[in-house]
Amino acid sequence: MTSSDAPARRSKQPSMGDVARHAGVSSQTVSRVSNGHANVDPLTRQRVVESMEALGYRPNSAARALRRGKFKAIGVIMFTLRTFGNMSTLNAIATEAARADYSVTLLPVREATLGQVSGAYNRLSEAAVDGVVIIFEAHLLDEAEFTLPPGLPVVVIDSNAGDAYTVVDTDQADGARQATEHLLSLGHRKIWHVAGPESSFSAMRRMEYWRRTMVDAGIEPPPVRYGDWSTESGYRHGMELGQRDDVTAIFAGNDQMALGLMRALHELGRDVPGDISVVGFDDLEEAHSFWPPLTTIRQDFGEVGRQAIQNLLAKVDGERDNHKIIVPTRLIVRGSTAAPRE
Amino acid sequence: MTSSDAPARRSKQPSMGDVARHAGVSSQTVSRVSNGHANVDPLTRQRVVESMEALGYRPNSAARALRRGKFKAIGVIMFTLRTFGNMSTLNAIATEAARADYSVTLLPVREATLGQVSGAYNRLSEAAVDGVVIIFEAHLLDEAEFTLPPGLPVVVIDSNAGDAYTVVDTDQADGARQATEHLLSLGHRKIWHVAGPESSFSAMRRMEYWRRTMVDAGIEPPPVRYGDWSTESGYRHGMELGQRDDVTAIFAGNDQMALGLMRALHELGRDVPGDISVVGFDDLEEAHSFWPPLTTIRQDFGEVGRQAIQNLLAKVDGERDNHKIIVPTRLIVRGSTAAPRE
DNA sequence: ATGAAAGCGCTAACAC
DNA sequence: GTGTTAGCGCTTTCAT
Repeated sequence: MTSSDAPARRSKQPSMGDVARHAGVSSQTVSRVSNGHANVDPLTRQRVVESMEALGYRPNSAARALRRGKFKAIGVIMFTLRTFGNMSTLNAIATEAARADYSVTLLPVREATLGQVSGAYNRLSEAAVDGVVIIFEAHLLDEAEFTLPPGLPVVVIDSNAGDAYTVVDTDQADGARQATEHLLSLGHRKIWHVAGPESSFSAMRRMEYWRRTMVDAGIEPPPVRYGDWSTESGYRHGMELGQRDDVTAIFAGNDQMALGLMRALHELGRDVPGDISVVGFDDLEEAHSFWPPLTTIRQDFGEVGRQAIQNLLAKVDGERDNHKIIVPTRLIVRGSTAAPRE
Repeated sequence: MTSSDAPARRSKQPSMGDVARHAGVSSQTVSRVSNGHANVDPLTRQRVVESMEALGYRPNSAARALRRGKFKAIGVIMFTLRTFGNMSTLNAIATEAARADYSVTLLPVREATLGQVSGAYNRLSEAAVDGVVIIFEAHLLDEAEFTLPPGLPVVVIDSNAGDAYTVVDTDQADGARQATEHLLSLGHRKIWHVAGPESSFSAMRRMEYWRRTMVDAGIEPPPVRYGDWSTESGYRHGMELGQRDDVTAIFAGNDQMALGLMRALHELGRDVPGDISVVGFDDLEEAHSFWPPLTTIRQDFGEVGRQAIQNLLAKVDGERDNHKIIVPTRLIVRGSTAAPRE
C-alpha cells in the first residue's frame, strides 16, 4: 500500500496534516514550525518548510482564530469613504492597526440593513472581528437603534453617542470658535456661515459654536445656510452671497464648500480676500494650493484614528472603562482672509 | 482534578451550546434558527431567539468559516490610502463587494514585511479572505517577489503584472494621448509634461504616451520633469516652468500636481489659460472648482473597482482564466486650456 | 525534540 | 420538527 504522491486532488488547500504526512512528522511539529516556535530540530524544521512549499501550504486562519479565540482584526463601520475626513481617518486606523498586527475589515453599511433586527442577525454580529470602530454621523447612530452585540468592544468617532461607548471626537466647537474669532479679530462683523447638512453631528456642532461666538461678541448672527459638504453646494451659496453687498466674511463648514464658494466669487468678479474673506474647515491636503490658499481649521485625523485604535485595542485586552477623547483643532491662516475693505 | 464547569467565567462569549441549554433544545436547532432555516417550529424558534437575546449570543464566524470553507471576505492589498485614486477604487470595491455580501479586509503592506520570505508566513497567507485585490505600483510588485499563496484568487489593478493574474487597468495610454492631442489641437506645439514618480507604473505609461503622441505629431518632446504626485511637487515645477517664455502648455500627471502648477503660475502672475494651458489627470471631485476649472482626464475608478470584484468573485467561484480588462478614460474640457496667445 | 489526544463552535448528513 | 454524530484545521496540554 503506497501512499505515494500522485493524488491530483487539485482543488483542495493542503492542511497541516497533509504537510505532516509529506514531511513524515506529526502535525504538531508542523504547527510549531508554522508558528516559529523554538523547540524544533533545525533539520526537521528544514524538512517541514520544504514540504510546506512543495504543497503550497498556507495556514487556515479560520481554524486558527477558532482555536485562539482572536481574529486579529478590527471592523470599521462607515457609510461612505467619499469624504476626505473618513478617508484620512480610515488611513490612520489601518496604519495604527497594522502596527499592532491587526487587519482592518470594512463593514459597509447599506442603510436598508440597518435598523432591521430581523430573525437573522445582521452582518455586524457575524463579522470576524475583535472590536469595532464606528464612524457614523451621530443622528444616524440614534436612528439605527442597532444593538451592538454585547461584549464586542466599540469605539465611536465624532458622535454624540454618550457614555455608552468610548468616544473619540474632534474638537469641533473650538475649531468653529477659532475660525469665527479669526474673522472677528480681522475686523469683520457680520460673519456668514455655510454649514454642512443638518443631519451631521459635526456640522451642527460647528454651526452652534459659530453662532455662540458671534453672540458672545455681541453680534446678531445672520441666518445659517445649509450645504451638503459638496463643492457644488458651496458654489450655489457663493453665487448668492457673492451678489450681496453686506457680505465680507464667510465661514464654510468644510474646505470643499469653501472651494466652491471661492469659485463662485471668482466668477462674480469678487476678490478673495479683498472683497470677501473665506475660512474653511478640515485642511485638505490641497487647501494650501487653492487660489487663494485657504485659511482653514486643521483637523488631526491621524490622531483621531490613532486614539481610536489604541483605545479599542485596550478594550479588546480587557479594559472596561469608557473614555472621551477630544482631539484639538488648529487655525491655519493662509491667503483667503484679510481685513475688510474700508 | 476538577474539570467541572467553573461559573462566573464572565468574559466568555456564549456559544451555541449555551443557547441550546438555555432554551432546552439541541444546538442543531439553534443553528437552524441562527441561519434562518425553514424547518423549525415557530414556538421553538421563538424560544431560541429569546435565549439568544438573553445570553447575548452572537455566532462565531471563525467556526462558521472553518466549517463552510469560506470567509465571505476579500482582501485588498495597498500601500497607502492617501491618494484619491486608491481611495475611490477602494470605495467602489467595498460597495461592490457588499452587494455580493462580502466584506473587505485591508491588508496594509509595510514595505519591510514585503520581500521577506522568511520561514514564518507573511500576513497575507494568514489572511481570512477568499480572494485578493492588489493595488500596487507595478514595479513594487516585481521587486516584492512575493509569491502569492497558490490557489488564492487574485486580481491586480493598474500594473504590468502580465498574464499570471487577471488585470484591471485604466487606459492610461489613451488618456495621455487625449490630453496631449487636446493641447495640440488647440495649437500648442511644445507641450511640457510633469510626470508622476518614476517608480509608478501609471506615471510611466502616461509619460510614454505623451511622448509618443508628440513624436507622432512630429514634435520633439521637451525634457520630462518628475514630480511625486503631490501638490507641492507641482508647485515647484510650476515656479520653474512659469518663468520660461517657451512654455504655453503643460500636461500634469495628476490633478494635484496640476493644482500646484496653477498656484505657482498665479503667484508668478501668469494667466491660466491665457498665457499657459494646463491639463490634469484623474478628475478629482474638486477639479471643476479649481480656479480656473481644470481640464483633465477622467478615470472611472468606480468601474475599475466593480470589474475587479466581479472578476475576483468569479474566480472565487472557480473560474480559472485570467482576463485583461481595460477601463477607458475620457477628456473633460474645462477652463484651464485655450489656444496659445499669438 | 516530538507525538497523541482533546476540543475550540459550528453545520452537513443522517437518524427518528 | 428535532436530535445525534462526526469532523472542519488548528493549537494546547501532557506524555514520551
